[in-house]
Amino acid sequence: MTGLREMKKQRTRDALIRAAHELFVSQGYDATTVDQIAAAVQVSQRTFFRYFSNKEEVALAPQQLMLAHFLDVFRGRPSDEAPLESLRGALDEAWADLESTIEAILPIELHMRMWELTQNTPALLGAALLQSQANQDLLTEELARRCGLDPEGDPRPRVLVAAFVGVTDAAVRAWAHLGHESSAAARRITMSHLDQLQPALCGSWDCQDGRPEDVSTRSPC
Amino acid sequence: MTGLREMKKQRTRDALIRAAHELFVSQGYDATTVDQIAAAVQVSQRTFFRYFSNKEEVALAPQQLMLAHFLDVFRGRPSDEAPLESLRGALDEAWADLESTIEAILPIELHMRMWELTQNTPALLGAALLQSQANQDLLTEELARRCGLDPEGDPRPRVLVAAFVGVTDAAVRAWAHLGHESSAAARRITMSHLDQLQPALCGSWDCQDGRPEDVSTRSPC
DNA sequence: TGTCAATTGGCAGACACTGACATTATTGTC
DNA sequence: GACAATAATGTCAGTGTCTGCCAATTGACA
Repeated sequence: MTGLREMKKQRTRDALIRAAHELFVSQGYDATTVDQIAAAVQVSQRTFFRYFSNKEEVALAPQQLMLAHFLDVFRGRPSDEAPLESLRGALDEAWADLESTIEAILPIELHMRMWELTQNTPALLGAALLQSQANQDLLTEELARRCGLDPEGDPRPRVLVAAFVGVTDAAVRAWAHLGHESSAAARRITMSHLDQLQPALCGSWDCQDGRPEDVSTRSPC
Repeated sequence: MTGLREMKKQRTRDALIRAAHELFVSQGYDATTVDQIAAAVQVSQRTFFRYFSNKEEVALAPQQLMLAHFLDVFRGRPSDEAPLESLRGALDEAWADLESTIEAILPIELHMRMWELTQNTPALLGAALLQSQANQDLLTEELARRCGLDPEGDPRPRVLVAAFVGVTDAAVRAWAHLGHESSAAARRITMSHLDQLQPALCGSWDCQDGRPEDVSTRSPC
């Protein structure tokens, strides 16, 4: 399957992603037209839409790669691990593989700038949330399978994954809000937010050490 | 400010929402054009876009109303209440006011059908998630204010709200996935999901009674 | 009644996206 | 190496969303 045809397709796809990202980051997402992206790769507009079903897809392609990788890593986690620990661990592993996963297509620097832009561009953020939600469904299914629960009937895997994804998404938004921060900062912020999940829900907010307390004895704020 | 001009504007806006919803529900969202909606109210397309900045906005107008009402109710909650309890309680109150909030513009029946359609229409779901996230930011700010915390620096309000919103969104998706259920069912499913939040994160999945246990002693799945 | 300001309609145009068909390039085969 | 089968691409026309611009209409208020 390494014929000339496949290689050319792969090269065109990569070139489109690359050109699109450079244009998006330098001019903004809305200000960049599909015609510009196609022209930069010397390809017709019609061909662009054969590779990507819409303008958002080319912008979120690297994110899609990350999500797929994260899901793979999660599947490889030991099944005797606590669910939340598996999710957190898988995310940490995926972050560690960030460079090798992304650098094959784009410079990390460009990817992070694009990610920040995504969080500040409504059209893109909406699409990203949609993508994140599709991933959420897959995660829920996998978690339920792992624990031998019914993903449709039992709400608990769905609830846990929803909380997990909600918090990681919020962490990324908080990161982007700071502006021009590194990927290391993104990782650190995401992980520290996750570490607040159990204490915030199960413990008092007076203690910051992450040790959960009995809910019935907690103070209000 | 109850001049004839204001009344006419209000009536046009309501008529547009009503006509749009009926068309969306009967033909589908994508299959309905803005021209059709405008024609149904005997108004030009240009006028439609003066009332709603895009096609999604008219579809999500009732949702926007609900979110605003929920935020209002949350602000009215006693400040000595535990944060998660305030969120849960405010949501329950907002659900109770559903009819009086919505019926002024639309039949509840139509609203619920539209809501279900929203969850199954990617373009709409993306916009809805965006809307939900904007609301999430406001909630976080309000919660931080209430507890005297810094909404930028302290991640805990953000984390708690993210988990809360993530779970309610997931609950709605689970509801819509069942198909043609009542609003009472939506309320019940949402609340039961919220009740799983603390146990799912802090307790073992072997007990379903909602009583959190010490994390260190829980069993894996 | 007449002026002022807000609302609306109509029009042209940019841009995202799609279907149909002709053209070109690659592959496997003789 | 020529040749048919197949896949990728280009071109073109068209639909639908959304915007800027200007003229016409309508309500507010003296």
